Amino acid sequence: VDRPLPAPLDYLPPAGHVGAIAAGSRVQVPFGRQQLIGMVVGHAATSSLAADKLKPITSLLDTEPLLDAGLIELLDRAADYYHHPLAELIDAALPRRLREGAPVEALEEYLQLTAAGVAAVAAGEPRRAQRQRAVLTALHAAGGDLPVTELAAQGAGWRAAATQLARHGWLQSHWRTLAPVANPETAAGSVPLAPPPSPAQALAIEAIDAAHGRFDCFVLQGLPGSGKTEVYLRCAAAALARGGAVLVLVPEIGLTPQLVGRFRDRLAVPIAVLHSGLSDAERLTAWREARSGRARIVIGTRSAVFAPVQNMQLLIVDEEHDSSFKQQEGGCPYSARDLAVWRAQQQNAPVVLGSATPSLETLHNADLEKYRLLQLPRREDQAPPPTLALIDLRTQAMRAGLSGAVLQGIERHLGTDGQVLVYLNRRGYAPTFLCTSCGWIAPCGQCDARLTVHQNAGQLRCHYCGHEQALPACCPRCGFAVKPVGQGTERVAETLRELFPQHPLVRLDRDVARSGADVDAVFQAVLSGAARILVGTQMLTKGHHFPGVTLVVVLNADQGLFSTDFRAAERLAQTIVQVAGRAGRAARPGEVLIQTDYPDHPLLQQLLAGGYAAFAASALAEREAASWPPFSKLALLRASSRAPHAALDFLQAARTAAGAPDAVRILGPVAATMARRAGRYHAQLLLESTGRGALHRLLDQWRPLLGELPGARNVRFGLDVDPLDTQ
DNA sequence: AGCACGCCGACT
DNA sequence: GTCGGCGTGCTC
Repeated sequence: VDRPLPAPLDYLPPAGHVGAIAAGSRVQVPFGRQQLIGMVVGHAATSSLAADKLKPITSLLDTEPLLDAGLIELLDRAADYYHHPLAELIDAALPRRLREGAPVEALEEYLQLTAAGVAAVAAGEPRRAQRQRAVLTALHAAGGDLPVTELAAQGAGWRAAATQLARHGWLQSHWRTLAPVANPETAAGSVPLAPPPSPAQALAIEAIDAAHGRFDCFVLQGLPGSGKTEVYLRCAAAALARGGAVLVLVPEIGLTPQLVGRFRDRLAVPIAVLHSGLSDAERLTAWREARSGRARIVIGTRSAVFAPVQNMQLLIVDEEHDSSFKQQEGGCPYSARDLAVWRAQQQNAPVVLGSATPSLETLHNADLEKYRLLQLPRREDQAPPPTLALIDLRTQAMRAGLSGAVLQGIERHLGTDGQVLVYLNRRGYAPTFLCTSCGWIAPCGQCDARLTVHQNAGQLRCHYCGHEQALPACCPRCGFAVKPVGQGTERVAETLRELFPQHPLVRLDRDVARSGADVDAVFQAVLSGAARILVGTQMLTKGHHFPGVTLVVVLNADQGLFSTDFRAAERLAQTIVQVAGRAGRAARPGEVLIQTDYPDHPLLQQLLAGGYAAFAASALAEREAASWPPFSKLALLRASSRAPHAALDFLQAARTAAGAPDAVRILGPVAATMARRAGRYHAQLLLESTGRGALHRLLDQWRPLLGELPGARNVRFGLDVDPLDTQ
């Protein structure tokens, strides 16, 4: 049942039921004094509960299971690995409507000719009503039975005609599932108007395709513009041609609308799209299309890894390094990328992990030859790699966060018909609002954060809890003048508009681009050349390649250089390579300027000298020396509380309960980096082990104790296995 | 998560 | 003597 219980409950079969109910079927069960919808996840010959405590299932909702045995097994394995209740994973796997009891297959209204109706047609009835006669004739021609969706072709008014006919007793309406598509193979695998693959693409396609029918994991590494999508499309076409279906996972649909577009344009099969922006009804429809086998390609975000794709023969994880495959608001924090590999294993299908900047975990697996690395160099007809240069901020005159060298570069590129992309990982106008007299800095009342100035909106906003307030005209403490300090995208855009008024500028961040359509409009403005300058946050680093962009500016590389988070360097390197990769075409390679106070920093030097590969090699060596993932396994117990110390106290008790385990180090508890967020105090306890086995043995016996600890009721806590963020 | 039970303080 | 606050425990 969908309740936060540690384990599934035992029920007896429904009264009078013969045989076992298939796992994956929904049932209605008594639960306390309520009736809930639950799911059968397995069968037991015995129960730890006394026989008189067992209640029978009230009723069975499905004649066929919703989730096949493979998916149940995947969910079970994930629940085990992440130490979360199975119910939470089923929750993630099923559209809400299904959890609430909606039928597995959509019911369609059919109109059916009655015997009297057949006689009426034979007698030439109705003589005068044209509309009624048309409906009756259409029904008769179709053998007396048609879904109303097809009657709608009779034009407006068919419903009124049908109502009249039903009143005569000539037809009746009934609801049932739509007849399956007669020939789902039609047009599968067509690849029209495709450029011939490059030799590297051809090798990759051949390798992936040769793995059909068995599990193999490929890492497809190639910069933006190297043609990863072309490899996906051709491998997908081959899988379709064999009658199979393809599951494609993407970080965020909103940021990659053109990927869906390319699949639609190139592969003439129904495609279902699953992402967080869908309504409950749309999500249910997409899920049904996958399950019925009607959709041959399913493209979706994180939870689509559980989509009930029929006869899946290929999995693709695009931008596999992206953290949105892991982050999780509520429920179980699972890695959709890692589960995709499990799912491929189970399906005996190849899986492709694509990225210009693969995660160190994935590269390590390639080093171990668990995964096979396929590299796509840039195609010869496309841009050579951009040249990277560091701008030493210590020697530069600055104007609103832009150095003289950068401004000159922008001017030079705009003057020669180039486009300029400016990346800054900070939205809003300025990150700080400061009193020029007493030094007061606008704080968030609910968080340990400063409020960000949003000049256009005339507001101060907290980027952690969402608090908003009007921009004060003077210091609330001393009454003196206040001013914004520092730069956000809004201010950088304003400055560049002032400096280059003749060159149209567009901005891309969460404040200006709320929907996928907004993002697309910005991309189109840049691609069409209407916009000459693009200023934005990491939304820029995802999605499109901009051949017209000749200069990329990274305004502040430094916050990733000295972070306490061991993954900060990896993220920074990925961001720089991804944003740099947006630029350039064959005739005019891109130039990348990175502003920094630390031009001698080894990370930046490595990136400059040897690119991402050099960075990754040395970062992996560092991780090994420090025994961080992928050379060790982590689990993080997070807790938060209203009272300042309750979370820390709880974690201390949790640490004590763990004792002194073998081969697992326990670090903490410590307050989180931004301890107070939205009025709650956050803290965490880190578990680290060189072996997966030792860590999971500890978690197995430790996790069930947590709920019983003193104070457990006053804190919210959650276990994160393989955390991305240890801050 | 719900929803009960149960034990204390504020009213008729 | 009763209403209702939320702390605690249970749901097969």
